[in-house]
Amino acid sequence: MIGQAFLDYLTQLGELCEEDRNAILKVDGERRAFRRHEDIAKSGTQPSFSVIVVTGFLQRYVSRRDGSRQIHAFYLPGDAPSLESVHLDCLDSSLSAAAHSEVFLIPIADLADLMRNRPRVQDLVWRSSLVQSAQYREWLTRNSRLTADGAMAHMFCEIYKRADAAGLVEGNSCEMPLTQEMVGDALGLTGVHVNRTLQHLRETGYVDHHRGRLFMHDFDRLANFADFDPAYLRLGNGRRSLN
Amino acid sequence: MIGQAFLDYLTQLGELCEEDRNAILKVDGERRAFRRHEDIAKSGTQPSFSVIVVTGFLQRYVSRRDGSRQIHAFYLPGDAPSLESVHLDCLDSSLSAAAHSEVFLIPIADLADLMRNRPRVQDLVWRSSLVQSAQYREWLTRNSRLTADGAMAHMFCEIYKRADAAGLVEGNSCEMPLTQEMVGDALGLTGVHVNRTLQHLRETGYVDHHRGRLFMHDFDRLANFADFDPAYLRLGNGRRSLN
DNA sequence: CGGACAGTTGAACTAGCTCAACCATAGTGG
DNA sequence: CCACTATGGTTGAGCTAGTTCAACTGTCCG
Repeated sequence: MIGQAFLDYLTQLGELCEEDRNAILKVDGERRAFRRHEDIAKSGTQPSFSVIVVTGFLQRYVSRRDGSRQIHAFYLPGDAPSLESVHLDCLDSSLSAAAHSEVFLIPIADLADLMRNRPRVQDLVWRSSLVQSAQYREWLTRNSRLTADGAMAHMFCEIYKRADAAGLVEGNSCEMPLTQEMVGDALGLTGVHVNRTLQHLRETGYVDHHRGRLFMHDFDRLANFADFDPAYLRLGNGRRSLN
Repeated sequence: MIGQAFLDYLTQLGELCEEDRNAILKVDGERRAFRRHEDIAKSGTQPSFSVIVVTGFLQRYVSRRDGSRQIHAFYLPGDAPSLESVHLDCLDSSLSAAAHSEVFLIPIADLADLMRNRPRVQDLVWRSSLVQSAQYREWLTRNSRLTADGAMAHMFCEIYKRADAAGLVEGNSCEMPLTQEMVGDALGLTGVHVNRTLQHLRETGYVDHHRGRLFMHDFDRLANFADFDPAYLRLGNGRRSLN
């Protein structure tokens, strides 16, 4: 169950041989539910497990002294947000449930063993953290260069594309259980301004978001409006073939 | 020469055994100079070498369709900006010389061999890309949440701290050969506004920047003003001890 | 001496913020 | 079943940080 989820995640990053797959399938851990706003791993602590999202929606964020928050990333079912903690002594951001979520927890030590014994697995885990890096860069340009409606459209495009790749789109909509406040925390905007900007996007007819769902009516036009190019998500599995 | 530079870089990320060190010292490559604004690796291409900065100042950036630029990172002498390209088929950002710079170029294939034969080296290279990731996150919050003077102060603190750790500070100043326009490209601000903001910071007496140098008159107060905490730079070599 | 480039200044403009109120919905306890 | 409360969405009005555009200055370099 847990091994399968991990295998699915790694498979979309690159090929694996029979032995690798078998070793991955043996990975086990705990299944746990987290309530909305509950922390899964706290900033400043050293996590003892790695995470795979089963259902729900996670977020990585920091809280600033003045009370403001910055969300750095969202994680959908199937994502493995904290594989890289194998290598760091403590987190500088927190991982929490943006909505009620179920996750698999894999002991870090097991993961470290697996990566030591199966170098190919380590390669793919590394690659996943490079993809995450590219997403941070994209968020940096998005929040720094785009105007509110552009940035919001860009974020909608990203979430929709990722949900689609994970098979989570039904019809033309997907889960996006975020409040307008949380959208603001990701985009660097005020809740109030998110509200007005969303109304503006609604008027175009390209997208909508209500009751925790994202409705995509015209992806192409929205993507064009937001200058969104999905290449950075590396969903097409574009990687370097070395060996 | 080149091997030594690479060894120095890796050593600040973690310990290495005798054999690792010897293998690293054997690494060789080419020394090359790049003029201001010259690209070292272009977005969209697959690089065939990795880079170590010898002198000068590099930047990673993207150019947007509307002509605006976003700088994602700066690299000082001693830094190794593009080790991670071993794992990606093409770059989604460009690396260029912000000022006249000299760099070592190491063939990617050699680097891949080294990492395959010496897993500990791979660990440290991976760790370096995780530190880079943390810097992207910090830039994201900085550009999204701080006001212009705070963001600029934060950036000055980062550059000064890193220069200091690399032994590049003389007296109370270090090289920072950027135009105000380029500072704006990093912070998401207009050149004009950078100018006015810099004047404001000058008035506090904490910092100054002119003729390509950064003068730090009161780091503590500036850091406090910018809410700057150097932990994310991991200069103190804080890492997870697994093995 | 002239040209290019970086820094500086001013004035008008606008995107996004702040604050404060109000509305809609869903869950809770009586 | 309904009042009560909490939470999230919506609206308005005034404000401010940062932009835009255009001019001007200083400095370096050929």
